Amino acid sequence: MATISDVAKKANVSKATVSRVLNGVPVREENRQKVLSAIRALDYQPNAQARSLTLGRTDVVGVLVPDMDGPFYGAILEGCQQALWSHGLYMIVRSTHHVKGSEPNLVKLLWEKRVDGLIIFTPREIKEKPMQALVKDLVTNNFPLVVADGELDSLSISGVWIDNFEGAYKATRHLIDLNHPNIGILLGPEDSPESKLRLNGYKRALKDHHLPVNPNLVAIAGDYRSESAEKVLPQLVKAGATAIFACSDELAYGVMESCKKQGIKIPQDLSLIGYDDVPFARLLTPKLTTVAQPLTQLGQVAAGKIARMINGTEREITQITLPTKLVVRETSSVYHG
Amino acid sequence: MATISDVAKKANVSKATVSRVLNGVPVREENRQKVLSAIRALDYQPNAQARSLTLGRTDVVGVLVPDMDGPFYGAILEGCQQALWSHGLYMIVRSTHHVKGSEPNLVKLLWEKRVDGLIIFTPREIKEKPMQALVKDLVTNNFPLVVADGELDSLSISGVWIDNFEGAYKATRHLIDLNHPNIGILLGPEDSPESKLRLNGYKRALKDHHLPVNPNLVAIAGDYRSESAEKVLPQLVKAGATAIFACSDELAYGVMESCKKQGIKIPQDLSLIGYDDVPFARLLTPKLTTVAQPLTQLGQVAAGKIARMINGTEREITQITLPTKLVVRETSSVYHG
DNA sequence: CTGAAAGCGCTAACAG
DNA sequence: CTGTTAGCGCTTTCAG
Repeated sequence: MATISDVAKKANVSKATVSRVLNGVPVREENRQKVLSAIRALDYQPNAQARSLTLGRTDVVGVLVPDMDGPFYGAILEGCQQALWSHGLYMIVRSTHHVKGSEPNLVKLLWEKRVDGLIIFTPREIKEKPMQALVKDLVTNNFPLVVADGELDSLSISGVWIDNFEGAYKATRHLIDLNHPNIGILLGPEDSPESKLRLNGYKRALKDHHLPVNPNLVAIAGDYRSESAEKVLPQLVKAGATAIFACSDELAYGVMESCKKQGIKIPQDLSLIGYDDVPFARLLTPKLTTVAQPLTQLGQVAAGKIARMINGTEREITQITLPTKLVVRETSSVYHG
Repeated sequence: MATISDVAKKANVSKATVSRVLNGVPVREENRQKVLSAIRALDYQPNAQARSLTLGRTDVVGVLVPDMDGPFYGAILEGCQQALWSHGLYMIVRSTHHVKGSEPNLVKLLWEKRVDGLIIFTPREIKEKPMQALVKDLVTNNFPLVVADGELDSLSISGVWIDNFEGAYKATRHLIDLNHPNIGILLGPEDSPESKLRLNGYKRALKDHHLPVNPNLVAIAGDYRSESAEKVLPQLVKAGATAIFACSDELAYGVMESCKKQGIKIPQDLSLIGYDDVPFARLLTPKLTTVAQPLTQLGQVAAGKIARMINGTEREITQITLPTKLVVRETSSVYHG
């Protein structure tokens, strides 16, 4: 592996001169050419490690996600990747594999790897004690950090979210526009921040359109699995729901399955809207109306922010909320008294 | 940011001693403790860049994939990640975003980043000229390289594949076991290596069971999109297919949609088997019988191999083929004359 | 515009 | 067991 000294020797100039042409600093054209051809002849490639050591930066950002399979983080990472690369940055990815409490350690390791910045995509863990401490530490050292989709409480960190309130509001309003009198909501985890926000969006849409909020029409599945939906669906049916807003496509799928068994026709007897717009949503029969989350964009925005923090273009702490998109397909239709 | 010198000063020892306790080299217990507490007091973290520079390794491996959204590479990357991490290695990921001809450049950049090894997951591009040259170059410099799922021709590179021949054989035999006399195959891209292998597996299964290979029962969709399946399905139907082996779940989905429109009942009138076992396969109605590819395992095996090449445990070039798994669900059933 | 020299933080001989 | 020293490959003053 050729080094800068080899090139210098071959071109009969000093290392400094080689370094200059490498970095676009003006050099006499004649020398420039000599250096260039020496580089080619030796197939020289700068050593990024040495460069990092002197420059004090690595051009790498660390990204922490809970998983990479599944329908979410792949798209998010793809977005990150694109944005980072357009800024000349590389991406080291670590998945926690949903292991509770692993984050602080991983962040530390990433940080030891001297990444120039960190994007954390592990919403659940971010509010745990050790994580908070670590994050506070990073922030006070004003280390470039972006937290995506996490609960930040009072911490002043740059963050990016997809707007859960707005998504739920949109879904509910769609059903209201379709004339539905009894709109139920099927929530995932009971106490998660996104559940709260979505419930609020749902309630707000109802109120804004002068519809009552019926507590019997609020059901909690406990998680996002389709099986859980099947368990609580009866509650909603009993309460007379004419339409259901399920907080994930998985849940919506559970509703569809359950309805099929009970002979409830969707959308004739019951309108249904999901959340996420995962790939299978458009493949279900009937095709699922749902709320699409801009996952790739989430990644891009987070990465763009970190890039600007790193190159010093932007030092302020910003908190950005991204809008969702309603995707109307076949499971939602007009209610006929 | 504290350095090793700071620690040395604080502990009244030399940098070398600090380095020793850091690396587990025996040191007088008293000194060890002094160093340890100095480290704690200063919140010292070793600088990985400096370490890399002296050691000549980075503990990072580069991974090149065509995309990260989609149902495949996320799972593969998760597998890589896990295996890599268990060897103390980090993972830099680059997605080509399916841009043709971008690989050589990306590999070069990754390599300049001085990764200790490289895993390439871009099957299509691997046989292009510039890529071949680059790969050959890496191999002759015996740089740790693993190519996954790619066509290697005569190159002697370590590779990992999922067994396309065997997968197709399994699928076809399943249909044969179900007593089907006329089994059609719906291929994706015409000339891709995996299409050829799957076609061979299909033919072989037929021959092994003394069934004729009817060319009219071999259809080519041209790609893996469901729309393409709908176009060529008539050919298969006309040829009297009683069962179809579609080479992707997408294609199978297209067949299902098309059949629905034409009143062909699956599996009563036509048995169907897909390939991939993407998440939506089990959500279709009826649930799709399919061939599952061990994606996570593919990642793990590739990463494990690279790790062993890096740490010198294993220098040989190996080429590993992973078996698929038949997942029988509801779209395949016994043929009744 | 160019070269010499120092230094980024760490490890690895080499003496002691 | 420990300290001194050199050096990994690069950038950056500082003179010239």
